[in-house]
Amino acid sequence: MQASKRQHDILMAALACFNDKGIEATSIADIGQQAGASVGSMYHHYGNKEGIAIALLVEGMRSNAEMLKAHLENRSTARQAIEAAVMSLVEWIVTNPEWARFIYTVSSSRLMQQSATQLKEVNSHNSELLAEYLAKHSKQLRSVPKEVLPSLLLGSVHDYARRWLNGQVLTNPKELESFFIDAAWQNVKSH
Amino acid sequence: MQASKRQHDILMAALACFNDKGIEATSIADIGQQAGASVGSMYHHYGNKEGIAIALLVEGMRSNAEMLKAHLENRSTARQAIEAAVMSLVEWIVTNPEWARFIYTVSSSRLMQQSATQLKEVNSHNSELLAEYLAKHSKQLRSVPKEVLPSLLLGSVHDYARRWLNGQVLTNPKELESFFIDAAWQNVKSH
DNA sequence: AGTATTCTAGAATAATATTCTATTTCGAGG
DNA sequence: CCTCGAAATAGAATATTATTCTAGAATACT
Repeated sequence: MQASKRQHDILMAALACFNDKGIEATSIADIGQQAGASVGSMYHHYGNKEGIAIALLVEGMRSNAEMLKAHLENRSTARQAIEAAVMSLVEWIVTNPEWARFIYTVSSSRLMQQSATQLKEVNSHNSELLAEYLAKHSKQLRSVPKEVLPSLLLGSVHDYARRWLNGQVLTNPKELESFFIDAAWQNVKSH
Repeated sequence: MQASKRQHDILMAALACFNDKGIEATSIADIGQQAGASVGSMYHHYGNKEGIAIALLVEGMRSNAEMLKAHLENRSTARQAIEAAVMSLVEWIVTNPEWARFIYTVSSSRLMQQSATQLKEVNSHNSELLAEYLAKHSKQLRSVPKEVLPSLLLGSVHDYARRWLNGQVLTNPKELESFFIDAAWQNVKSH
């Protein structure tokens, strides 16, 4: 299922509108106008407004996961893997701020739970990627329940990123990267 | 401005609906039905659907801030203050899961930025509360930029809580509290 | 009580999501 | 090149839902 230009235009227009006015406040007509697409066309491709949001979410998470995978290549130590994970996330957020904001906005909402096997696949794939990687280095790492690991590693970054994307703080996350790496490492290394 | 029973009923009905079906998918009629209130009444009190959401957000954050303030009383050391902050947050989340879920869902969205002086007040008040408290113990603490501090302290908890509230993880945050306290302390103590 | 103000109800309206029908475009076989 | 079926598009018709409006009921104040 290769996305056509039209589909791509629709998604990008939706992303812009959602970020600009909020998901609820953007109408199908808004998106169509910005994308140069008709109502019929949008419904043909995505079923409804929620379908557009889901497609956007899936694409975004996929892009994010790809970047993580790339960053993890050739990292031999646990410390390196953790640096890579943090840096990859920060990098992705600062280069795709609109997408990041959208994902943060929507991933809490009902969308996640109900729908899209797609979504859950991408999602669990994404989080397992790092977990597997770290499992190899378990000796250098403190044992923590599997479920908290991602939060201890990346929770600070996510929290800061949300606030940054909302305009509550102004310093670019990239500048604070070393703090996040430090924190992640402190939280999982064996001591 | 003391909230009447009717107002309270409307907010609680809205909270239940929002959590159940998502904000966008719940109609004003849904809320009215569940609250036993008429359309006119809801609009009289809150102006529109967004107004209801904002009122809910303000209330929730206020409740959360109150709990934090209570927990911070009589804590003399920095370590104690941090324990209190984490425990207070966890406590609030597990006793108000619907409210927490709603706040997490909505606080990313456009609602936050645009509107409500109220909101910004409660919000900044809340985050300054802890910052001031910690400033007293600056010697025991590592110096970190003001803007990241909250993320280093509570980012893990927030991240985990979001996932828990979404059903992505099952272990009650309370059981993992010690991990969060550890992490928070590691991240801010001087070393 | 009398009057003003707040509150409530529900009908009327407006905005918007979704569906439907008709055309157009596109690709695979002949 | 032609034709046929499927996919894609447009825009009108419909349905749903937010919001506004009007009138009446409760409440508070003097």
